[in-house]
Amino acid sequence: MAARGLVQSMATLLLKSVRCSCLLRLSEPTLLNTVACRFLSWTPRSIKRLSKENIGLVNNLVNLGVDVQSARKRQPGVLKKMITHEDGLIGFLQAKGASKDFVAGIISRYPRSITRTVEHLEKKWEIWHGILKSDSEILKVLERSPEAFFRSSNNANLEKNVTFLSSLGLTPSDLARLLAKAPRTFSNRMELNQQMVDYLHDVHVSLGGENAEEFVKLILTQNIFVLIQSVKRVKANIEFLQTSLRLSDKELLNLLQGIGADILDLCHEYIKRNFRHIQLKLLPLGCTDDQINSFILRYPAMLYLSPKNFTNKIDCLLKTGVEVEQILERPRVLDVSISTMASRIARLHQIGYNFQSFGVGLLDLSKTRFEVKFEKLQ
DNA sequence: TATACCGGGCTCTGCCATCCCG
DNA sequence: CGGGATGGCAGAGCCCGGTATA
Repeated sequence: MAARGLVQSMATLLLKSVRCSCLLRLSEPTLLNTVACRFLSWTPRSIKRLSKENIGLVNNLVNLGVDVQSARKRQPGVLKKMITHEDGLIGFLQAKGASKDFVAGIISRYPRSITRTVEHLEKKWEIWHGILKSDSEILKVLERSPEAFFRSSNNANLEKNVTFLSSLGLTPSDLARLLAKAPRTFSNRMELNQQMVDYLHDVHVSLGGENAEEFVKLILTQNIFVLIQSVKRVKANIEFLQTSLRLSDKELLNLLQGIGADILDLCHEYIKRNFRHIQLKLLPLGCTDDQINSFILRYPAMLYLSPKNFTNKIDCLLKTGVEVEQILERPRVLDVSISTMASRIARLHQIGYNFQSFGVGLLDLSKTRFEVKFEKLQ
């Protein structure tokens, strides 16, 4: 990588001297080609590609501390552009409190950011600021997800999204949460967001609900990632929940506007796989289909657990002497991390706690409640 | 007073595919 | 044909405490 940068620098130096002295009549690409062939045995193809890059731009980026290699890998076309605005971008973001390294990182991760004009950035920032209120919060999002901020050049669409989401009854703080945690929502085309809203609306109506607006708002606030999923995925998940758990329309509706919303954004294959895995794990332990279904229904977030994690937790409990029935009765015990579960079990063992007689209720208490309880038991 | 029940708070990107336009 | 804009995908949990209830 350093070698390539070196070649580029050397080529630039040579070009400068060529321009000054006019001793050579080589074209820039040819000269670069020559330099590259001399110092590194590159293929003609890579030289051809490189020769199309804007050397001045590439050098500028190198000087700015941008990881050009990764930028090239991500969006090679940007490096070939004749007009870019990296200096404007730097000035703009630094004025907002970003460091030089921060901006270099942004460009390395999302090169197209340098194609945005300062006017565009100002407008977009203004709209974001209308939702997030402080520059530092916006910078935090940018750092996490440069793409979400820079991918679209369509500020009008961004404004349409704000209007649209507000019209659904989402409050300013709902919007702030959405923008902070699921910024892609706002770079989606408004029509795409509308499609999801329409779909959720239809689901509610077809399940016999009577307040679709409220339902949509509930889902979108309960699970802020729904709008960055495809309708296909959400639909598949909703249908899967109904058929696999054998729910009536009303039961499904209740599930969706409650704890079920949490898992709507899961990769569909993942839900299916985990569901099968839960059955595979519990059936041999003597559980019936109905028991398993109601177990999942009472704590659908278990579908979120990887098969390995699920198995580990169940095995950990069984090894401790807990009966399967005790687990079925208290699905929320799977809520605790495996490490918390194991360390609590160990501590309780030390003081002679009998899980079979007293149950697993202690395992999923909050930390403070657990400590209080533990003190008393001691 | 202890436990059960329940809802809420945190929390999502970076890559690839496809379409469309100049 | 290349590149910008956009859509879609895989991947993966834990903790807390208010309030009802026994």
